[in-house]
This record gives sequence, C-alpha cells and structure tokens, in this order.
Amino acid sequence: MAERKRQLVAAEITEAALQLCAVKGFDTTTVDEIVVAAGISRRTFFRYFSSKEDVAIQLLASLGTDMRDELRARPAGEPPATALRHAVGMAIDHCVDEPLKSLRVVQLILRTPVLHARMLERQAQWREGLTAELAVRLGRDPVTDLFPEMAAGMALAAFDAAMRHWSVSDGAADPQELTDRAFAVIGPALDQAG
Amino acid sequence: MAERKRQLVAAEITEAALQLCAVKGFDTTTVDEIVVAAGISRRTFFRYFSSKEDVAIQLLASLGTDMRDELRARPAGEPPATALRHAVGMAIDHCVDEPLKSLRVVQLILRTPVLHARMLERQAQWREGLTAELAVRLGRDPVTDLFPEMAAGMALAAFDAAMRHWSVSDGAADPQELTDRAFAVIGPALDQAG
DNA sequence: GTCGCTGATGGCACTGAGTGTCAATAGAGG
DNA sequence: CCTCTATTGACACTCAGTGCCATCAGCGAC
Repeated sequence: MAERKRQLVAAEITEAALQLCAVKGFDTTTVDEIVVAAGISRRTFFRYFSSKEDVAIQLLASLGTDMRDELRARPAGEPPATALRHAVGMAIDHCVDEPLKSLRVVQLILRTPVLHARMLERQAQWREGLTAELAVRLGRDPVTDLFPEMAAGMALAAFDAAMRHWSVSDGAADPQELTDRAFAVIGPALDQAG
Repeated sequence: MAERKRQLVAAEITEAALQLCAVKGFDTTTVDEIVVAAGISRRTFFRYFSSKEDVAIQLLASLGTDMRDELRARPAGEPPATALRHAVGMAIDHCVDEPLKSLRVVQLILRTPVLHARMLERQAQWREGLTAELAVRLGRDPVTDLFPEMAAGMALAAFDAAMRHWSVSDGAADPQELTDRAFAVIGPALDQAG
C-alpha cells in the first residue's frame, strides 16, 4: 500500500511536470515550479526522480524490457525480421493504447534536444538487450559477429522513424502501419543467412 | 590571426580537459579544475565551449558535414550502399589518421553516459542531413517515403557499431574493415528499388 | 494508551554548471 | 601617444542536484 501511494505521487508529479513543459517548454520550466504545482517539496521531487529529465524519460522505462521480453518469447524458429517486428510492436502498442498521453510525451522529447539525447541513450541500452537476445536466438557470437548488433540497431532505427513520423503527423498516422513500412525497408537485411 | 589564437586556446582547453577526464572521469572533473590546468578563467572557458560536454563533443563537429559533403560529391548514379559507405568512410578516416587522439575521445564518450547521449543527439542531426541528401539523390520524398531516412539511420548504425568495436578492441581492430563488415549486413536493404 | 521504531517528508546548506554584467587590459590603427 | 575595439577576468546570480538532520505519521509491542 506504500507502493501504491508512491506511484500515485509519482503520477501527480509527472502530470504537473508535463503540463508545465507543454506550456512553457522543458528548459524554461524549473523544478521549483513543478514542485509547487504538484504540492510537494523540492527534496521530495528528487527522491522520486533522479533528475528533471527523468520525469519525461521514466515514461519510456518499460519499453526496453517489454521489447526484449517479447523477443525472447517469440518462437525459436521465427526469422529475425518477424521476431523483431513483434518486439518493436510491443513498444508501439503503448502509443496505440494511450495515444493522447504518449503523443504528448513523444512530441516533448523530440523537440527538446536534451530529452532527445537522454532517450537515445536509453535506446542504446535497449539495443544491447536486443543484441544479446538475438545472439542467443541465432547462436551467434555478438563480439565477433556484427549481425545481432546491427539487426537490433536497424529495428530501433525503424522504431525511431515510426515515432518521428507519428509525432509530426500529430497522431494522425497509424504507428503500426508506419512501423510496417519501416520494417519493409530493413527486411532484406534482417533475414540474411550471414 | 585572432582566429589562430582562438583555435590555439581552444586546443589547450581541450587537451587539459581530456587529460583530466582520462584520469578521474568526466563527471568528477569540474570546470574549475580544467580552467586551472588550462591557465584561463572560468568565464573564458564558457566563451570557448557552451558546456563542459562540448569540449568532448566539439571534436566530432566536422564529421557530420564531412559525411554529408562526401555523400553529395559521390557520382549521381552510384548505388546508395556504395555512396553511403564512402560518406561514412570520411568520418572513419579521422580515426585512422589520428588513432591515439581519436581513440581516447571515443572511449571517453562511450563510457560516459551523458557524453554518449550528446553524441547520439548529434548523430540524429547528421542523419537528417544524410536523409535530405539521399532524398535528392534518389528523387524520393523524405516525408512520405521512409527509405532515405532508414538508409541514413542504417549507415549511422554501421558507423556506431564500428566505433564501439574499435573502442573495445583498444584500437587493435581496423576501423575501415569493421565498417565494411557492418555495411555488409545492411547492404541488402540499401540497394532495394523501393 | 503509550513508548519506541521505521519510513517518508521537508528544510537547510552546500557544490557545481551556466549566464549576465562590468571593469580592466591588450592590441590595431590614426 | 591616443582611441577604439575585442578579449579577458572577476563578481554575482539562477538553477540542478546532493547530503544531512529534524519532524511527523503510522504501527507493532508492552
């Protein structure tokens, strides 16, 4: 029950922060302003989020593990392109399930350089996870063989491209359809024998 | 001649900063320490570099334009895979020309999360440049057609993979050969008709 | 009920990054 | 030698982030 309250407070902070950032931008929004809007103390804010950027980035926290878990759960014999498409699909589902919240966050991140940078750094960790999982699936050594790493990188490049186009379309485009088109491009490279 | 002096001071600051960061890490190295080592004032430091991170990132400044210029200079009929390989080759050349300096910077960036994030953000700008150039070369609309964007993303994924493996090999591996192997993976996707 | 323990919170002071302002200074040109 | 200009240094300030400690609420033991 203490955990429930913690998530409630975190959600309140997040909501206040996103609201303020949407109005006056991330950089010009101070932690003090967020803190006042959320009705907590400055010190408490940093107990919930390790930095101001974390408020936005934290919302993507589960995507990495979701993708990796889905990739692991795919049938062993499935070709890399199909397995990776389903893995990325897990992340895209979050955008489809809650379009309003997701779009707001994605747009904020994409037009705030420092947030964009943090997100890309996160993605690099996702890539490491996907690389390791792919290496196991394919029985390849990720140190000497560049294929798992490149395949994971291409899948995330497709994810990025879909997110960017979804963002600039203001949510009008279908994220899964954009992802399909991006995967159509990388497909020929994903299913090679190596 | 004022410009010459400016570059000289910048080089001195950079050298002092990299030396300190190599010893005690980027995060624990303060601007004050860099400033003392370089023999300048704190205020002057921020006139040369807009942030502490910029000292390291600035060293990659020309890579983006170099790649785009090289891509533009490639023969019009050349297939995307070949043209992009030469463009990325321009950036890799910097590592081959000055292996000691480059390796030190690359390793520092790759093992410092905040620097890694900034570098990836830079790369996103390079990608935009390559995307625009590719769109022109191929006569495709980068808004409705995902191919230019994905091709640029794949090329940079290859660049990244080569850099990472070069870094972990402590410079023992050949950067151009690593890039060749990475491009061999994405090749089948780069030369599709779309 | 009260004592004592634990965990969450708030307040305070501190370091470090980054910025604006102004005075001092050095160098080019008359 | 004087003047105009650009670079620098010094100071003060805002804001992010952290360590420390006092406070307070809940909760089990007695």
